[in-house]
Amino acid sequence: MRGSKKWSEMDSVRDEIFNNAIRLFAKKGYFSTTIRDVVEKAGVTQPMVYYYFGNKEELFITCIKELYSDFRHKYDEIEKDISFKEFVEKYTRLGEEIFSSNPEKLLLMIHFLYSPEEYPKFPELSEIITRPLKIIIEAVRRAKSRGELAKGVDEYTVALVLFGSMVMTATIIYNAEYFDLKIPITPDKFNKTIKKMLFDSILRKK
Amino acid sequence: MRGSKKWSEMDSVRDEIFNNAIRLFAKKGYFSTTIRDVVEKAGVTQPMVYYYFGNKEELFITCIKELYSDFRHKYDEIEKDISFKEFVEKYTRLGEEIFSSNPEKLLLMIHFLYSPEEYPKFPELSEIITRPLKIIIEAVRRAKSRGELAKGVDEYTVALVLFGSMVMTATIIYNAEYFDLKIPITPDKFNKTIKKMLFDSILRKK
Amino acid sequence: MRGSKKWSEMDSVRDEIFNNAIRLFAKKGYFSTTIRDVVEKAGVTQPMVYYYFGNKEELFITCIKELYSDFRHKYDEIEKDISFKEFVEKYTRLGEEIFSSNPEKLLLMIHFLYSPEEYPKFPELSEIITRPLKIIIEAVRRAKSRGELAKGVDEYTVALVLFGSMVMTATIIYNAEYFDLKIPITPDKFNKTIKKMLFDSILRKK
Amino acid sequence: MRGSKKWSEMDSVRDEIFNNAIRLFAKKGYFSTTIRDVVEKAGVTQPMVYYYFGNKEELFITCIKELYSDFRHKYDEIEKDISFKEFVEKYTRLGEEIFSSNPEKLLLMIHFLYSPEEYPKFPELSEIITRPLKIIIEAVRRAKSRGELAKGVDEYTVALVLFGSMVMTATIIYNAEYFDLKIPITPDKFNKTIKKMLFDSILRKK
DNA sequence: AATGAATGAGATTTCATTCAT
DNA sequence: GATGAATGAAATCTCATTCAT
Repeated sequence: MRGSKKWSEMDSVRDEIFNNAIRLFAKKGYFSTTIRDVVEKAGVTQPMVYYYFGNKEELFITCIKELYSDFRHKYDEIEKDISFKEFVEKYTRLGEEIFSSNPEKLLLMIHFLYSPEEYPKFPELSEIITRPLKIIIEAVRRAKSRGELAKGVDEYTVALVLFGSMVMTATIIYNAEYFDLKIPITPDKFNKTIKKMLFDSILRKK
Repeated sequence: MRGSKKWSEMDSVRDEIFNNAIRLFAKKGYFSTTIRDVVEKAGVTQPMVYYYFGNKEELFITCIKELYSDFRHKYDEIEKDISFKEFVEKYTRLGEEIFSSNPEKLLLMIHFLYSPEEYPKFPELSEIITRPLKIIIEAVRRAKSRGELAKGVDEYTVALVLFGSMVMTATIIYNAEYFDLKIPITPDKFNKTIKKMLFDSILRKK
Repeated sequence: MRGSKKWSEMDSVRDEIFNNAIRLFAKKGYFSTTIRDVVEKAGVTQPMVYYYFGNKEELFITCIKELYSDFRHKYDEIEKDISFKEFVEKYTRLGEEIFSSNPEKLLLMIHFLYSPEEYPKFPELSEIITRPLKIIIEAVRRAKSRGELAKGVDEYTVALVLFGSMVMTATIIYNAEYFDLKIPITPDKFNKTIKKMLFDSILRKK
Repeated sequence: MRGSKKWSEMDSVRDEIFNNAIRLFAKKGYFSTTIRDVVEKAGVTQPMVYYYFGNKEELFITCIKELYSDFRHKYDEIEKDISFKEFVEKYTRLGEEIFSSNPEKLLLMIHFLYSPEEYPKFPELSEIITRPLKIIIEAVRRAKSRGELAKGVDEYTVALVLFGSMVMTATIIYNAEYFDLKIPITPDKFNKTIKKMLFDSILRKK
């Protein structure tokens, strides 16, 4: 066995590159992250990036794609036949889970969403970015057809409110120390309030 | 006439640089925007950037600061003694105005907010970035103290919901074609719905 | 005035790059000539190549094109209404002139001709390479129609014989020391003999 | 059958490397041919090149030497006591044979001859490259001493004419499509004419 | 005999920045 | 104010080569 780490501690070279790339891309963006940054953090040599990923652009795309398929899988597991209340419950809990276990993963997706032109283009981009929004939109639609919602509720706005406020909250928490912010918010607290706000405003009063 | 420019043409070099820099920083981020990009779009020569702005970092900082003072001025004009309903009314209308007249200005601030580490740091940064949020937080606080809000409403979450959903909506609209999105949302429509949602959920029922 | 050279000795940076590039491309080929080779010989810095020529490929293409237009001009000056004898006279003298004044120029064209796939492709390639051959072919044709040639003479073969043997001779002389060759041939001697051979074999006996 | 290859498959790895190396060196030159190019075409792995040939330079040298011994053998079979007419007959037919059966072999030698500095140097180089020329020179000399030639014929020029025009013709035919040339020449046609030209011009009239 | 993984050195290219005029 | 020319430093990427198995 090479090196001094135990097997269980030893990430493969590819994984080491992959994970550090995500972290750096999430923090500094695609362009200001250099291959040298990545390999230094990963403790590997430069050509390894090219060996495993082809080039910088493909490294980035691979990161996004793998994260995406991971996310997608989790979001797709939310059942379709649950009530809107339950949906929001699960949706927000899922976001909270992903964020606390690995904020970088979430932040990279967000970063990408907010500055698409900074990044390499690839065909599946649109699908990846709009997926979480579409999931909410569909859930609102189903709720509507089941008569759960108040009249005149626009599914797109609801989606933007839920998604946008989650994303903003994650960002603010993630960058809290950077901004020297003293906003006493936690994912947990946020989730409680957003749920209350949503339910109060859009569910049909019985 | 020789040797003398009209007023409207004066400082055109500086302005060209400034405006195109904002546009490019907003679209591609700080790092992937090169001085060459800027001067090409602006139709001036490279040393002019250094003559007027010192260097790339200062160019960026100057852009942010000037935008900020512009924004600040407008947001500061919102009166303190109005009802929360009126505040939201004015706040959202202001956002809509800025976005439609010059989306890049707004987008640059947003972009910066989401990836602070990608950009140069400077002392006033934190203040600038968190200002719009703080304005909402204070408005909620005042509303609370005036007894306008339902019990248990958390001012931070409300701020994040309002701000986050505005930001997300602006981003989605701005990047609509890029994402090939068919979400039929307009700032106007969004504003109507977010206001209704907010008021239904957080204002005290009389 | 910068540096210590007198004006008349001072080649511009662009010329310095250009001339040394030709020399090196001619000697070592496109691929094994590095930009560093060029700039070291030229006594300039690397970015200057990109400033004046864009990139390595364009540097090469520019070299070929400029040489070509130079050659073309000279070859086009050969009159059309002269006898075949005179044509060969002028054609060979021209080759001799170019070769002795600047063998690299000729050799680069030859090098290119012999290994087209090693080089960047560009549209005018075909025209450039085949031009000198076509000039001979046309001259043979004109001679034929004027009844100067013996029956059954194939213009393509004549062109290949004249052109091929000139090219080979130039190459052998240019690489003489490299190959440690003791072939006592000079352009002058070669020209005399090739002319005699051609005239003896293809001109119509009176 | 397991573990045992048929004879025809034995050494296939070495052969694959060897043959594809020749093809690529002939087409793209030494420098722009990469080991990866070779192993990809050959369908083997990189270390195999080092196992069988040591390194790139030795791979190239081995290619040249093996080709050379092949050529040498064939050219050495041309008898010394035949007439010059017969010599040219056999010499040109041999060139035609080699070219049609495996043009790359011929082209690699030619390519090398034209740009020696692009290739690795090795002791036997000079001998190898100048061999075919020397064979003609000697033949002309023998013809002279047998009184077959007209007066004043220079053996070097004759060698250069025969060799140079053969080489040029082979090159033009090989690269015809690349150059988009419409020169209707074939090895066969060329051989007929070059022989006629040579004999008409340098053989002693009886 | 064969391979996947790894590497040091070096190639091309770009970028922010400055100098001389 | 303005410019063409120039530069040092660094980024991306490739290549021949080797190691461990």
